[in-house]
Amino acid sequence: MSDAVALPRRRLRTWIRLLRLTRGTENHLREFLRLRFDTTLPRFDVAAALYRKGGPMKMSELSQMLLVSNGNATAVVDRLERDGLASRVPGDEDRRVVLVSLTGKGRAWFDEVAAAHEAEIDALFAGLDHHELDTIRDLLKRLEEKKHVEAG
Amino acid sequence: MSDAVALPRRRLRTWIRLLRLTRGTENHLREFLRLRFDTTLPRFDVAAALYRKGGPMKMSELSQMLLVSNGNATAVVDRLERDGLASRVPGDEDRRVVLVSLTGKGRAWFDEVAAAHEAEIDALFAGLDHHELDTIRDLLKRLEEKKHVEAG
DNA sequence: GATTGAAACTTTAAGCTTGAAATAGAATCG
DNA sequence: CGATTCTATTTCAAGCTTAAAGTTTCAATC
Repeated sequence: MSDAVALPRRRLRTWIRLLRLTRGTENHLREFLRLRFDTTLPRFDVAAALYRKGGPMKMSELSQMLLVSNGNATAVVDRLERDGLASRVPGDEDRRVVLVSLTGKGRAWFDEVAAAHEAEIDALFAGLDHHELDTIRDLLKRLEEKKHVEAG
Repeated sequence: MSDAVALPRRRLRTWIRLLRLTRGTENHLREFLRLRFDTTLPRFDVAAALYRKGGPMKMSELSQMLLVSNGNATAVVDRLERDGLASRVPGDEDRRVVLVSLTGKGRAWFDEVAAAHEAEIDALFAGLDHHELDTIRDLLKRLEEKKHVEAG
């Protein structure tokens, strides 16, 4: 009597709305990065991962972190390298490994773009206060745990 | 005293986690559609929009619904048409318009794929019950409203 | 009823992304 | 040790995606 719509259908609808929010936000950020900094979202994402890491990072680590294919990581790093923002060094112990880092120029560039990026996100998500952020964090954690259970 | 991390930074972190959840789910669904049905996510998304519409749909309406560029809609519909799943008809009143529909084959195909797709989503989001779905819906609504305020 | 401007769609070039094949180095094991 | 197998990365072909330019049609104004 109580539930007008069954759970599976509600989960599907929620996924679709989540996807729309994410796409809309990505579209906004893509245009923002293009107009203000003449760059792209994938390059920013790779730079962010390298910056956060703080030092040399394996290509495989990078693609796992960003949830993209290894071939994709290669292509984006190629472009960052061409622009002088990142550099590759062969691994010391294991010579199959390639270690990527941001160059000095890359770090300076990211400092500037990231500040503007964070301000933009802050404006886009201004509707969420501390309490609501807590709520989302808990929901996301639950989903992650669920996945681990399934995988394990 | 109370807030260890400032709001802007927390909003950024939340966005990053949301993005990871979405990417992970999309990756899962992409592989699912490829292995089980030998198809792709964009084709499924376009078919879903056409199916939901129930009748002929303008190309522009389609791209706005999916939040993709008009050129992108053209390309994906091209492929669906080539596979006999969708068909184009020039608009009657306004002949600039192109109206897209699913073919009979397209509808039958979508019926099959969509059922499996919904079951997959249901499993992925099994961690969310009715109450949590309510919570997410409220949060998403708040973000939508915020955007409208900004735009207006 | 011609011109001008706007709208709907397609085309194009460049970049993004994937999955699979290719390359090269490391590790196992017989 | 040598063959096989595994791992890290790149390369490749195909498809996806965008922004911008091009086409065709409509609307409005003169």
